[in-house]
Amino acid sequence: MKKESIKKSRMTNQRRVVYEELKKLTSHPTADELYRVVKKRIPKISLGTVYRNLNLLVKTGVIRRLYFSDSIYRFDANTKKHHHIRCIQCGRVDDIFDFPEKGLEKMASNLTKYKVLRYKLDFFGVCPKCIKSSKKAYKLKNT
Amino acid sequence: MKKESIKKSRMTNQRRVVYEELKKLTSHPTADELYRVVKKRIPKISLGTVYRNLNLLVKTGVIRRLYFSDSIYRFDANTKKHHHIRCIQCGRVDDIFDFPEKGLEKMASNLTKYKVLRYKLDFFGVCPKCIKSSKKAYKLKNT
DNA sequence: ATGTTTGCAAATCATTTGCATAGTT
DNA sequence: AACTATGCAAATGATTTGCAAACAT
Repeated sequence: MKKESIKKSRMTNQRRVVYEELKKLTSHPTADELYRVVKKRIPKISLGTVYRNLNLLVKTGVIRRLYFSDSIYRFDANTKKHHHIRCIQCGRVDDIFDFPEKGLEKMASNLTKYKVLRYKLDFFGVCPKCIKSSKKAYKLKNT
Repeated sequence: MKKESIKKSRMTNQRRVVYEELKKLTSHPTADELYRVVKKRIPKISLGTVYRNLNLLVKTGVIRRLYFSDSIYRFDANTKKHHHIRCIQCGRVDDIFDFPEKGLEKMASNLTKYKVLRYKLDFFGVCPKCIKSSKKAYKLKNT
C-alpha cells in the first residue's frame, strides 16, 4: 500500500454548512437526511459531497459515525462521550449522557487476550412516544 | 400493511447445512464466507439461498446477526448471552463469555424515558496475533 | 396436491469513485 | 499557480427479490 501524501483540507462553504447543520440536529441523521437539510442552504450541493465531507469530519475526529442493525450510517456532531438508545419501533436514536463508568474495559481485559482499547454500548427499547401510541410503522427487522 | 399468513418452514438440505456449518464456525462469518464453506457440501447452492436461510434462522431466534462498523453482517450460531471483541487491525471477532452483569439496563432506565429492553456491548482492541505481528493488512476505517 | 424453497439473474440501496470544472490558499 | 473540493453520473458491494422449476410435507 502506498503511503499517502499529506493533504491540507480547505474550508469550503459546503463543508462548513454540512458541519453547521449536523451540529444543529440532535436526531443523529443519516447522510441522506442531512443532505436534504443542507440542500435548503446550498440547493445544488450533491449527495456525494455530503458523504465526502462527513467522512472527512469523521476521520479528523470532529464528528462521530454511528451504526445500528439496519446498516445505515448515522452521524453525530457531539463528540462528548455518551451512549445511545434506539427505539425498536420508530427507529429514533437518543443520547444517554453521564452513564456511570464501570470499568467495562478492565473487565473485558480480564476475559480476553486482546489489548482492549474501547467499547460501544447501545441500548434498545421503546421511546416515550411509541409507548403511548404503540405504533408499529417502522418496525425494525431485529436487534 | 397486510397481515402475513402463517408459514410453516420446511427442513431442506440447504437449510440444514447452512445451520450445521455455521455451528461449526466460531469465526462469526459473513454470509459470503459461510456460502463458500457450504458450497463444499452443496456445490450448486446459491448465495441468495444462504441469505434467505440465515435471515429465517435469525427471525426464529436460532442464530444471531452481528454488525460492526464495516456494515457487513456477521452470523453467530451461539445464542448464549455473550459479547464480542473485534480486532481493529485484522477485523477478527472473538467472543467474551461470562461478562459480569452490572445492571446496565437498569442504569440506562434511570437516564432515559424509554422502556429499556436490551443492550449491545462490543469491545474493540488488538488481538494477540496482531499485537505480535503489528500487521496492518486489514486496517478498519474507524470504530 | 399444496405451498414452501431453490437457483438464477436482475434489482435495490447505501455509499464510493472517476473525471472535468470550480474554488481555496 | 498548485492543489483540493465539487457536481454529476456511473460504479461498487452487500443484500434482496421475482420467477419458474424443484422439493417437502
